[in-house]
Amino acid sequence: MVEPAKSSPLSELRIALPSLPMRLQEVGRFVAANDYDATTRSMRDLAAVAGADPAAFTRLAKAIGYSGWDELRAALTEARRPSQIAPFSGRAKSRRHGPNADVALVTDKLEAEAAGLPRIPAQPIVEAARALHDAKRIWITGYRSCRSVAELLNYELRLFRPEQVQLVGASGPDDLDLGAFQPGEAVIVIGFLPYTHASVRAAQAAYRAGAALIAIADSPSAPMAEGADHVLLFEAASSPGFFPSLTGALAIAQSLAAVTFSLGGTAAKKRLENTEARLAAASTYVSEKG
Amino acid sequence: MVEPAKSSPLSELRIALPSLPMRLQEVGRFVAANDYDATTRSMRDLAAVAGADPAAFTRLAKAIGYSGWDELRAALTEARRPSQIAPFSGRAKSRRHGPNADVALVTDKLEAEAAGLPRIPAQPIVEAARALHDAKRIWITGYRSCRSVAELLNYELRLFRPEQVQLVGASGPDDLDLGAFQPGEAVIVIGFLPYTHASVRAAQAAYRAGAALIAIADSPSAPMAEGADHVLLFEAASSPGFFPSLTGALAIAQSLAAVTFSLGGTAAKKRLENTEARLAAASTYVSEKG
DNA sequence: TACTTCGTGCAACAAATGTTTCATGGTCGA
DNA sequence: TCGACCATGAAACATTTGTTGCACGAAGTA
Repeated sequence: MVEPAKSSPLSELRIALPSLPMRLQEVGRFVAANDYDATTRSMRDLAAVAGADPAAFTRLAKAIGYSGWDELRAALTEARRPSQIAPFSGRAKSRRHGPNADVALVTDKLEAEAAGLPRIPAQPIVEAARALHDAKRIWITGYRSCRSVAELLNYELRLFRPEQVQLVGASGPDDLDLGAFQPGEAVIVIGFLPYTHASVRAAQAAYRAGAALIAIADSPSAPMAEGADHVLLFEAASSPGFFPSLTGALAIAQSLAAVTFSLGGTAAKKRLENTEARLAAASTYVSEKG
Repeated sequence: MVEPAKSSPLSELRIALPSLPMRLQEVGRFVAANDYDATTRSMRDLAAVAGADPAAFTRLAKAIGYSGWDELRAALTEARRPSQIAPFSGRAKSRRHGPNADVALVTDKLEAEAAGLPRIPAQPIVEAARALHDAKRIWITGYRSCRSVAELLNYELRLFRPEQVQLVGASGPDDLDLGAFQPGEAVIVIGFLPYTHASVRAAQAAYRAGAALIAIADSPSAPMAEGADHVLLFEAASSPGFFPSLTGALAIAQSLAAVTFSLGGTAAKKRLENTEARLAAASTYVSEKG
């Protein structure tokens, strides 16, 4: 047998898991889920908690290439050793090349995005949520990469207001929806540089129809922010990388949904429970187990 | 003897340290300095490393008020248990009502999400990107709220690899796509608790087909992470609010796309330029001004 | 059906663990 | 100087640990 390129013992375990006998899969899952206890408590203890035979642990270890449980546990222990957590403090940002250039790219990206989130002003989000709460109907627009954010917002809002939320362009040409905007409704437009014509058209349609316009954008001077009742700003360019970041826009969308939900009070909660019950009944989800 | 108000076993140790016999002080200091090894390795091992007698550890434990070394180690183990992640230690979450309750909700949410991002491990993302780079074809799966992340990933990857990236279920029933998985291809599955059957099915299909499986999930024990070649973890539950947060998953997706792009080198860059040129020609974008 | 293989639980095994006892050597006070 | 006391290391102890051999039963094959 050939060693398949060492990495983390946990990933080795996961890789081998599906090809293992049933009982070994169970204990394997148990170990993966409780790896801290696996390193600290005894094999027999674990077996008792997992409801399995102690021997299964030894067999599991051997099945994935270790000489025994002791060796597997030693590997898990080393993998968990806190010394290698590498705090973000004094990380050298000098090297831009070499084997770890990509790792540095990712870390920088994540840090930059993390730094951008707290800079998002909360007050406008709350006000926009109030506007959504009052709206008879909610339209959501987003194109290109912003489409994903629009769809998430659509999904979350629909969980507790199914009949009143609609994604522009979901059920036909955009123009059909644009023509349906009415006073008393709210239109959310998401976009950043470079701005698409379609999103600007949607914003203008909302404005002309007298609907409440909520713009989620990277700049107050974005074309679809013109005439908007609420402008929610995020930093799209804050992160390095080849493409603007949507993390901020997504965070805004999620907060917007959360506040709107909390404004909905008991009624919204009931609706959400109904929706979840329906999904559970359709057995959409994998049942949880110990 | 009077118990001096329990706190952490380590602090108990430090307090009692000066009044202990010389050899016990040495051992005590060793334990305090290497508490991780103290919880994982055996008493005799520690004694060998510390250059002390095994019995000294038992005596130390009794000297601080424990019944024996086992009990001390158990206390240390519990004190180290990672489940108590709770990073926002003493943050007052008391005020949940009042006029600014919603603003506080948003601020907390954003802060929590910002804190979660730097905790995402970068190395696995880079490795996964390499797998994507090598893949002849890339499939992307995500259901319910994860659909939005899946679509963003699909969009960004398609910018520079248009013919080789496909969203599962985009052009017909899912099962059709699941059956098309092949060795040499890569399948990305995105999901978190509660897990959908559909995503688990996709993961299993990928495994069976011998395709490289990349799971973006909230837990290493997620069902679709079983057998995965790469598991990218984010914290879905870290943020307050009525729904798990997708910010982490989105950040991972963006980083994944960015690194894959950078691995693509000149060819990828050319492709991206072509795509952008085409979009510009179709006058998708609003022309920039001042 | 008969045979084989494989997964699984049980129980016995040797090794290792934490604990205790004992002998030694040192320190302090009378 | 003597004796009481305590710290300390080595060895013996009972217990617990991880392991392995064995038997039973299910699944697959000829």
